[in-house]
Amino acid sequence: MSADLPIQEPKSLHFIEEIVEADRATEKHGGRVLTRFPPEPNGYLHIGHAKSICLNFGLAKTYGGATNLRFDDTNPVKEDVEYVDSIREDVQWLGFQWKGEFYASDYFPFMYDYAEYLIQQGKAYVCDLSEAEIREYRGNFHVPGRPSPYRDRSPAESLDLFRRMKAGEFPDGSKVLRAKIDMHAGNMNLRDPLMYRIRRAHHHRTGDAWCIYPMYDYAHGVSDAIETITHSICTLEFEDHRPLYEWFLEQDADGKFFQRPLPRQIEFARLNLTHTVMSKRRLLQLVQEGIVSGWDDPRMPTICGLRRRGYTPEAVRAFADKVGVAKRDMVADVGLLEFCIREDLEKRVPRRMAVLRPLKVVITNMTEAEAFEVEVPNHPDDPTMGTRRLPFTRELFIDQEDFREEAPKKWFRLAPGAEVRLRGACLLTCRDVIKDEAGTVVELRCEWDPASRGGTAPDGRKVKGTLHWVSAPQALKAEVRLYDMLFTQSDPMDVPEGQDWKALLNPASLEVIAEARLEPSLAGARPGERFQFERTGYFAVDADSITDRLVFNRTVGLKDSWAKIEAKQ
RNA sequence: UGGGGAGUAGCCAAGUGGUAAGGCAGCAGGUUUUGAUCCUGCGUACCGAGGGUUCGAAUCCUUCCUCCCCAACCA
Repeated sequence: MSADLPIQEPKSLHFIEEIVEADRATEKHGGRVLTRFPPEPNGYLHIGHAKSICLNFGLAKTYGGATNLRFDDTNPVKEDVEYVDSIREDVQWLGFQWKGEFYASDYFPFMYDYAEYLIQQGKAYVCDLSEAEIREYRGNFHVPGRPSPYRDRSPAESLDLFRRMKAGEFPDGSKVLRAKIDMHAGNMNLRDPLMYRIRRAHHHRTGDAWCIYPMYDYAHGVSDAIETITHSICTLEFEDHRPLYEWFLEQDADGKFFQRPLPRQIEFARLNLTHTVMSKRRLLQLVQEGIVSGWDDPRMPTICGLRRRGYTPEAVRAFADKVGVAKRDMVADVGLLEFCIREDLEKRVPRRMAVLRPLKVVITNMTEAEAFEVEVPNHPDDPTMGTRRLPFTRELFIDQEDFREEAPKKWFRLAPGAEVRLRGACLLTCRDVIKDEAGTVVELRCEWDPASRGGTAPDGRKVKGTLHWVSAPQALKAEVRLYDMLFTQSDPMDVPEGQDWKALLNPASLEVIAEARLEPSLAGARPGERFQFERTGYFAVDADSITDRLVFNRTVGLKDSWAKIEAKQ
């Protein structure tokens, strides 16, 4: 054993892993692990879902199990096929492959049969109370519920009514099927919860075959049990639904319907992220009011938004891993997400030079005939990524941010009389500043040191600043979209009294640069390709790109310690 | 005057009676043809508060406080 092997600390298990390991140790489920990801097809997946996806699929992967994708489509008025494709695509993009693809609606016949069984056992009854009456009878936190007058209807009568509900004999909302549990329960979920409602709505899969639809609490556990899910993982708000989850399954006393042992529901804290919103309602509002360009706007915390922004699935998975799994309400810092994408892109993405806000530089002591090519590495620490050749001519562009007429303290960049290095090319000194009538700097007259080709001076003189640049004649023009946080405030829901949450939107969440200048090697970059623009950030080619007109999205900027230094001065 | 959860550094999060892991952020240095990366070092966390048990408690008991979820024919 070599002594310099890194000592791997065993990664501590989170509480769900501990449960799974304990179950495997006792051979519950024969050591089997089968999880499920159960989205309702009524919206796009976001980073919070990504955490759940990574948890469910990750658990299956580490314990040699599998995960089912199950669309929870029990409410036809809210769900649509439009979403199932996007959900599939997002899960796959994250790098996961499900075992079975199911729909809760696949189980409608089974659920119906089990419901009849529960009626026959005296565990469920048809209730004729109106919606308002049901609410009234249910009581509240301080007042116990009262039994529905239909609670003691005979099983035979309920059965007949339930069959006629299914047959479409009754109007929507006129009757429901209820579980007979406990109208005095402190847990409101147990006060004879609804199992079925009448709803004449076209279902995206079953069409008009049904006019009664099961409720979540009934359908979910039954679906899990049918699929012989071992661990049914959901978020904290379902904690007090767990007794109901268990109740429905345990009523199968003879074991005629479900395989044992039954699945176990486990709850964990959902992901929240600073500087963004995650609720479906809020996200929808951003889209509908045109605050963002769509569900895949790169500012959105949706999976498709992150993808378009240039995030990698590896980075999203690393993030999900780093935020952990626990039961405490949590808000992850968006900075951690940014750390994860930088960490991934830093090692895998080639470097390029791009000037976002061009400032023309003319090298006065160079003729056009003296133009040459430089060879620069595609990655400073990874020679296997190769090199590329760039033209260097007497007319260049550098970034406006890299020149100051009055250099502040510790300024390593260009200023009158100052010398900098042009990355991979040469050393350059600023001699003159040309301004327009308004006094804005429009051009720099500089001199290069012909002996410094490649970027090092033969006399060994030190030059601290290195700038990125592009040769003007060959430069490509491109649109660059600079994205930033959607909200200025860490918690956008913490709105001051009487103010609209939208007042907290970051007005600078998108800045479009219409004419950035890129090095010519970027010609032909394909949508989805990612690069680091040196000293600027990581960028991905957007699908809006057309021939001769590339569009780049800034995924995330590089860390900028100069900005910090200057802020402190 | 109900039920269910949770409280460990700015944000996450280990820890399961033996004297507080780790990551992000931050700070200070070093390396560097990206002020990037990389490397090094840095945190009296009085473990929500008070009592108690114990030789010893973040971990056990107890009282209290705070925060979150629940009264859709939503999921």
